[in-house]
Amino acid sequence: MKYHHGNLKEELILSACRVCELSGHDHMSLRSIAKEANVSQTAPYRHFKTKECLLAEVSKRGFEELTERLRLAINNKDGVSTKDKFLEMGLAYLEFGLEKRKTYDLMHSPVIDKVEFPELLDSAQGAFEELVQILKDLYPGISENSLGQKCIKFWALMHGLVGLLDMKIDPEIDTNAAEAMSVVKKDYRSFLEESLEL
Amino acid sequence: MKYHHGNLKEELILSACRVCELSGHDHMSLRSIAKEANVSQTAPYRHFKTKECLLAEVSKRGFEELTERLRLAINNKDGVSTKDKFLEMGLAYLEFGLEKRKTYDLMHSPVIDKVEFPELLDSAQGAFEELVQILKDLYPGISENSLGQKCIKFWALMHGLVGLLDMKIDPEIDTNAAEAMSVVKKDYRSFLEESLEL
DNA sequence: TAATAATGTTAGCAGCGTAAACATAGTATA
DNA sequence: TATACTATGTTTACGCTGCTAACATTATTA
Repeated sequence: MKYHHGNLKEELILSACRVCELSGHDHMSLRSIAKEANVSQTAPYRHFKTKECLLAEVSKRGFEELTERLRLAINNKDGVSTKDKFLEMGLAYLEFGLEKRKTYDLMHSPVIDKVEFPELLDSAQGAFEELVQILKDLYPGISENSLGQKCIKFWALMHGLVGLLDMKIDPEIDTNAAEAMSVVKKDYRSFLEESLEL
Repeated sequence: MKYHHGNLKEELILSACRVCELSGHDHMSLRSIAKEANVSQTAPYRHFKTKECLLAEVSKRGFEELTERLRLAINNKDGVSTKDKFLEMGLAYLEFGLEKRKTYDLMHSPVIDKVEFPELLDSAQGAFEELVQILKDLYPGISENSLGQKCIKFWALMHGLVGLLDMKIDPEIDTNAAEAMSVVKKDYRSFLEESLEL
């Protein structure tokens, strides 16, 4: 076994991403991740000042994947209307949030103080810019004010939906909520279409 | 100092609520709470099987306060239109989420597995019922399907907004997001009115 | 080739959640 | 009223955690 690993930083990040999505960021210890990489417990400290720094990296990768997914939903879609592309973007957001639920949680968790991680803010902004762009296409000549309102409305609705859709509601306990949920789940698309007033 | 405290359980809960809102649930240790109550580190275990149980209690109180606030926003408001009462309820939700940000975070955090705490689900349902009721008043004779959709839309939008409004966005870094935010912050009410299609 | 920087290890600290064994106080029953 | 029982407290201890300091090895550069 060689003393120097060669690619430890990247391996730690990937391992952290895996553990995060598997068990959630609150069940993730630096020590166990180090062990997984066959490296001493304190080796990660050569690459990350604190645990929070590693978590920030995981979060950043999350935002990067989200941005990528949003982009994929609208790029190279000749012949598809702007409205439909926008809807696809909404679906892509929901899919990411539900498929990578625990990572999504970390990305929106207060355990990482985003102000301390500018690159994290950058990648979060990347996702937001995708939204701004498609909305500009959808409403050419829209005022900055209206654009802002539409952005927030979309983003808030998507973010709220991820939280709600993932809730395991017991129909025995809460009939109203459970029914409401199943209505939405049955057809995200028409729900989005109506809610976003398209 | 007497051996038996007399009201330890309640005091621990109140102390936990305080610490949670002050420092966030991830900076909250059973030991420090016990110390604050002038009691040994393991005394809480006579009243809570695990730390999660105490957190669940804090979360429950949060939902109870939220329900109370939603109720207060619409009760005893003779002469106020149903639409306006609904708007007031939206504002009350936002205010709670922003004023009790860290408690709100705990209430929606995955650290508490709600399935394991039925009373917690009950109190969360209580808040939801307030919404269902006012929407029924606002749209008499509405179908269950439409009611469900409107509930989800409102709830998701509010929940998403709390998250977004609390973000500290640096205008230097993200002009678009910062502008969008300030538009909404300037007048929640008109934003809600438009977004909820009232 | 020698100095220096980068990246690994070992040992150890204080704080954490939690369990076990024990102590004391309040309550119910004989 | 004496005694058993239960509720609620304390002490001690275990293994895990994030993190620091001191040291070892390898890679880089002057």
